[in-house]
Amino acid sequence: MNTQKEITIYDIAEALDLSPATVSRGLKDHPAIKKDTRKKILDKAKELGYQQNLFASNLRRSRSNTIGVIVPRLNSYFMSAVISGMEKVANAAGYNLIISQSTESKEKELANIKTLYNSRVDGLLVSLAYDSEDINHFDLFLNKGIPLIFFDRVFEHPRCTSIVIDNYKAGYEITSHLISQGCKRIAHITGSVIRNVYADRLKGYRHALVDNSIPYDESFVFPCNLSEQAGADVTQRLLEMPELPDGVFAANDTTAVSCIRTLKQAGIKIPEQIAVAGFNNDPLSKVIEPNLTTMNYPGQEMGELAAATLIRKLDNKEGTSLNTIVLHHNMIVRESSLRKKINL
Amino acid sequence: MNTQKEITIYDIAEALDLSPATVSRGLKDHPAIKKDTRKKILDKAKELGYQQNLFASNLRRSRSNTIGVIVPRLNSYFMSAVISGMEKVANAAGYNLIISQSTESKEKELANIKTLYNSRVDGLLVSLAYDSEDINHFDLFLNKGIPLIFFDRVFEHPRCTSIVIDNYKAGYEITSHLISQGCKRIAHITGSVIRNVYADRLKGYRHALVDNSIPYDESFVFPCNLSEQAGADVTQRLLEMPELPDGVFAANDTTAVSCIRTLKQAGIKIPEQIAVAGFNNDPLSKVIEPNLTTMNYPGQEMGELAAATLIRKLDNKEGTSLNTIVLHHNMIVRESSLRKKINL
DNA sequence: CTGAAAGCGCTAACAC
DNA sequence: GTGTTAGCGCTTTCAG
Repeated sequence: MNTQKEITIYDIAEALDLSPATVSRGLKDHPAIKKDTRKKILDKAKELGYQQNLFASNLRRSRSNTIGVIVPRLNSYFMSAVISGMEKVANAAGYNLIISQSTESKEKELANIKTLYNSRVDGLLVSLAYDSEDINHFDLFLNKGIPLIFFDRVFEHPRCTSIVIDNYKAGYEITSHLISQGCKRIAHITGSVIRNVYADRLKGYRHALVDNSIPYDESFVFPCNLSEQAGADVTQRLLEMPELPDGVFAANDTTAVSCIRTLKQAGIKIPEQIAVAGFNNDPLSKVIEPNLTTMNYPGQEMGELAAATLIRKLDNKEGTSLNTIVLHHNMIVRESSLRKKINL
Repeated sequence: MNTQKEITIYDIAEALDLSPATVSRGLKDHPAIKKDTRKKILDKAKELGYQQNLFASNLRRSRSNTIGVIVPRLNSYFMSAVISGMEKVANAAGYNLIISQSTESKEKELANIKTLYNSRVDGLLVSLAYDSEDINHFDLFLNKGIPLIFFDRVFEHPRCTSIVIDNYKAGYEITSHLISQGCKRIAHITGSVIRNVYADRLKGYRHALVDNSIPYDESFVFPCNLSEQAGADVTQRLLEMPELPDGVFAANDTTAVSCIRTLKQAGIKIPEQIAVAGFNNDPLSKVIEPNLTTMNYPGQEMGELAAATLIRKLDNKEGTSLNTIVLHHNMIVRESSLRKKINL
């Protein structure tokens, strides 16, 4: 099948009676090439249907123009927005993206790291798996000084930039909001507190309680895997509590929505009996009834920024200066938590 | 930064007093290598921290072990499920995925094609952009005999395999269902009828009407870009019709959900006044009230199958035999279309 | 079963 | 401004 012969810079050189070196330079806007020569080269290249062989180029330059991405899971709205943002920026800058999923497991994460290392990616964009307590498995990259940028689920490391929102503040705000709506017994559905995102939201929740003279009670905190099913299960446990909570702050919208549905089935009035707030501003949040109060969280932007930051590093446009970039967030108050009816 | 020296097969060869050729063979289970020698090679490789240089290998073999993926948009639930499936299969088979988005534009699609061609992907997995009426822009690949597989939004071509569901049948079924619920004036919200998926669903809709002695009326068909906004806009036009329709079949869940919300705001009872059905089984469909009748459509499976089919072709495990693979689909009837209350 | 050697296509000193 | 040349690291005939 592979019939048509590959055109190389040698073919162009020969056709134009030039050296391959000149052709190579002409093809990439090298300053020391006559305008006129370059035009000839470009024209001939197009005429012959020349396509650069990136392997040869990469081999020679030991650089791949490829960025590796490792995410826990691909199939969430948030993550696809992130990837979409990355792709946009990377593509515009002439980089390719190689994407892999850790499926929330540290082992798979390590396997992904190895594959991406073999692919000689120029840099790595990572959101950590559920159970990665440290980042020793990234040593392969760190030891070689290959830039590593964490986003969302990050890990503090002197050599890595992190891109996050202020999860502490966001957790604090959303809990304070529930309190302002009269909630006093607020349950918190969370993920693995190994992960910064959940640990910080939990801390925000806790401090908001304390600052409002509500004692923090660990039995109101429900760690789970944040799936739809887990949301339903946790809610079932809430319903079995001797005294019902009057508010729920869930660390993502999936569980918040699942919680609302379960509560409704049990005949609980929302927000009157239990006010509910989520996190992520997933499209689901506008569809569930009552509409879900949630934290808006710019996925696309986070992806764009992560890619742009990495590319800037790769192009050496900056040193190892910045270490943490914090994106803005904003609470979206909707009916699920609004007891004191103001205007919507 | 890039300090640590790269270990190559030469280093291993030297350390073991072997030739690079033998090391190369040992590393990839070549049959003509003594078990014992291979073990020594593998051990030494591990000891030295050897990592294959894929560029050199790819350059030499003119093969990349990389699959290119072009999708209209990354940020939908369906598409991320597809990608997730592809990644799983590709990764297991030792392939990488390079993913790019056409953002529904033929021009960007062409740019993606060129990039992926330069990256020397071994094959291509494509779901076509909104406005690609032909696939001449894929000639680069077709002429070279590089396998090209379409999924979901496909184009009939003798050299390409397509992976689809039976959109005609699905459209027929869902329309018939609406009719069985007593609908007689059914509007259809659709996308660009250039695309097989929408054209086929439309044809199914049409034939279902005719087969039930309901005349097909073009003014009941509303092409749009299937966004949330478009769903609301179309619904507004429905509401302005001199006589309201009594059923809506939307070609995706996003518009169906948006339609329901708009109708509810206008005080229309669903399904009593207007029954609504969507397409995709998006997570939204279970959350909207009333729950949305929709067509289940296996994204993850489609992705897995597309990748598996391509890889089988690449490994030459089969000729150019199969041309179209049709995946099963199944209608999920929920309250949004259920007038004759049976059991749910 | 192993080795020698050529070359995949490109880039970047270094020359002129 | 342009040319010469030496590899980047690997695979694969061909020989033995």
